[in-house]
Amino acid sequence: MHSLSEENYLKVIYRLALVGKEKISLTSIAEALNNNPASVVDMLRKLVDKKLIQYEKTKGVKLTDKGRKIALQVVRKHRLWEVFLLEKLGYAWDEVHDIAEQLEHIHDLQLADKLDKFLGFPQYDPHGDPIPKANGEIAVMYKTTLAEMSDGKSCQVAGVKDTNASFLQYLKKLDIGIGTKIIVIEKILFDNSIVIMIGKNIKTTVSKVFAENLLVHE
Amino acid sequence: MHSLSEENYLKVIYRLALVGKEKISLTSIAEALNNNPASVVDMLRKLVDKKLIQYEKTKGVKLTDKGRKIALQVVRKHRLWEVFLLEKLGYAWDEVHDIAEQLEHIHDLQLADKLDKFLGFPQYDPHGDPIPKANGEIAVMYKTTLAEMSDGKSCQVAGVKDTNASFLQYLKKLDIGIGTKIIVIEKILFDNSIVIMIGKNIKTTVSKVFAENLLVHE
DNA sequence: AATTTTTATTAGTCTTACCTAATTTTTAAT
DNA sequence: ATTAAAAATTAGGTAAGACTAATAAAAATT
Repeated sequence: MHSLSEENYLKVIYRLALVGKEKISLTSIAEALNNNPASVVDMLRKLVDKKLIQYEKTKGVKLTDKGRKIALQVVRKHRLWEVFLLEKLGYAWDEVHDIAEQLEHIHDLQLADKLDKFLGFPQYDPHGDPIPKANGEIAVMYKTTLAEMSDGKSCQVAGVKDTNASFLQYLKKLDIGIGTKIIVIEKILFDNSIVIMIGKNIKTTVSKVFAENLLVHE
Repeated sequence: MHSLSEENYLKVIYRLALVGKEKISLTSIAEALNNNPASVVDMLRKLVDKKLIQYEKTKGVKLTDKGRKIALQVVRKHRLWEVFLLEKLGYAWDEVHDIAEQLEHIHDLQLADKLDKFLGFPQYDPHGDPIPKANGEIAVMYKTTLAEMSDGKSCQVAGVKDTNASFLQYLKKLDIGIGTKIIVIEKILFDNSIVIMIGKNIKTTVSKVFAENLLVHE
């Protein structure tokens, strides 16, 4: 079994590996975790001993297969719990993350799979990030913003970028949630606002700012 | 905020206070937690400092109002999560406890209430124990075993005493779960077996041993 | 009342996961 | 190639929460 701290390190290393092309430095991990670099040295050594990462000063940090597997399971649980909190318990988009940070460390062999099934095998979490499957597969993310969609295209809401309360309230009012289908009807050149069809019969116009903060996938 | 350890101490003290009429000794806490008495001394001192318990060597340990409140919230979360795991995720009766031991320590102000609502405000957990309400009220438990019910009486399944797999499987087969209504039709004097009506139309006979392990309330 | 047994406490360690401050190593810039 | 800056490491420390072994205090037994 792995401690909460170990899991958090693996998760951060996984995330950093996704984002940047460059090597993952000890310092970047320290920053991401808000920890002192000296603390990170200790933990990296421990993770190397446990064969969860590879680490060479000049080459940076890399997850081993074993380490990646654990990281992915933690990420999987995090995102599944986020869906649960949002869809089943009625939390707001911006509230789910902190609770999921705790829930992701609950240990039980069957938990993730049972939760996944209960939620209907969701593909994306409320922030539009793909949920790793039980076997560790994770969808490549073709997530863009509504603003980047071209005329006539149809897409599904995958999440939000901004979690500002007024934005979220506005979404609620428009009855837009995860999975909601949106068709881009027309882009207005003048101010970049977009005419969209929400679901099957609600036609409305949204601003550029709005469109830039709504994550979608085709 | 209180640490996981603190919460576990408060929970154990709460539980010990319910069961025994005698004073709660440091030793009994040590036993319940499988900790060394020396460790318990340290923690009790800490809890006294935080005004969560009262402690005098000769009088034993008592929760303060503040301490009881926290203990009850932990117990509430534990039992709600047990219901969730059983009813929503499909865990077996004997699997839910260990996972709930972890889940009960998830901190969020709204969590218990939202979970409670989602589950339809259940009264009892899968072990037949009453679930404390948001305000800390907890039902007095009139939980008995089916064996103690008299002829003609109607009751509801509150939980199980034994969590033996074959017993649980048998329950499943009979379609008996939490809240299932059972009417005691007749008690057979010869071997103390009981003829019951499960739900509205399934009439069957169960053994004395069976009846002694099924917790019910009227 | 004296003694034994049980209960509680102290003193000193250990592990985990952090920290600061000082130093070394590596990389980048002149 | 030197030097300055950034990154990594070492050494030593802290807090939480557990431990063992030894001792003191209370309760129970004879």
